[in-house]
Amino acid sequence: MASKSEEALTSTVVFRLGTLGTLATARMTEALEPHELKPKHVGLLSILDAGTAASQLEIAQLMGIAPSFVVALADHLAQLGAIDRVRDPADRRRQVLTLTDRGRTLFATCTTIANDLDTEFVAELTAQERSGLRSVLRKLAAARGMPALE
Amino acid sequence: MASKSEEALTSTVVFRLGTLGTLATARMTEALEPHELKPKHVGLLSILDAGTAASQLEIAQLMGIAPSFVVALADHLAQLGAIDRVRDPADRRRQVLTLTDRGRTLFATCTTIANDLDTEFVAELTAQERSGLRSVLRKLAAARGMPALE
DNA sequence: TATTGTTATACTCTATAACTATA
DNA sequence: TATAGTTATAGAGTATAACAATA
Repeated sequence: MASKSEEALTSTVVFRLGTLGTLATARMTEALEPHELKPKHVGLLSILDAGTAASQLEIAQLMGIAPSFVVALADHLAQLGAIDRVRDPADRRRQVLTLTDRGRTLFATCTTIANDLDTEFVAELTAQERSGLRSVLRKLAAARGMPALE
Repeated sequence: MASKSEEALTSTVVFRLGTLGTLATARMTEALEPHELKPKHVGLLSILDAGTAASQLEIAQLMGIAPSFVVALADHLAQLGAIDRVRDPADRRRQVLTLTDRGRTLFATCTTIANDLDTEFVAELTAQERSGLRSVLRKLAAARGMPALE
């Protein structure tokens, strides 16, 4: 019989992604606070920036969250002046969300924040390990229908 | 001036770890449900298994959670018969938590569950990418004082 | 007086269900 | 009657604060 080697629990990818992900999100949450944003707002902004989805329902599906939660996220972003909500003329039930100039600026700020956090977060990795990690994470994200982007 | 290239927001490690981590935790949560465990219970079990900490306060610090939350997690694990709580004779304020046989069995089950999830989660990666990913994640975890273990 | 654990309480995040408007 | 979005409500997860026991 083939010896199927088992990883230690803490060495599994799902466990490590879980714990490191919690940490990463906590760091993001802190760093975003001055801008009155939470990580999920950034996720929504990134979808609008990528143009992957525009209606609230599509966004909910892409983000894996409830449509009612998208309402709350969009309410907040609209209040910050980061997005516009326009009824789709072809189907007036749909709200089409688009980034405003302010939203694009805010998104750029978030990008800088994330890059700054990254610098510290991956500090102990070699340049090779870093780019390898990014490419593997991109592959995993893409395999799960997450906007892979660049 | 040096041209500091910026990653797209969604390509940063902190962002990807956040989103993939949420997904990984959701999978773990589902898979653990039949065993009446949540991911945090597993985190606590893994610390006891590793012997990194035993008192509730040490555990709280290691896991980055509130001591009162450790109480709730330990209550549940004790109720399942997975751990023993013994007052430290040297300092009767401290509760020393130890795995029972039942706890070790349960932990082994969790290890299998995590490995099974991993198989699917990293399915689209090459063997090289997988081991590279595990080693890099271990490095990141170790740099943050998380029990790196094996 | 300081520390460990516990209890009581409250807050954040997010989902479900009921509802409105449009199709 | 079905669908997009909204509102009202509720639950899970977790922290803070007050407290008890021991040091």
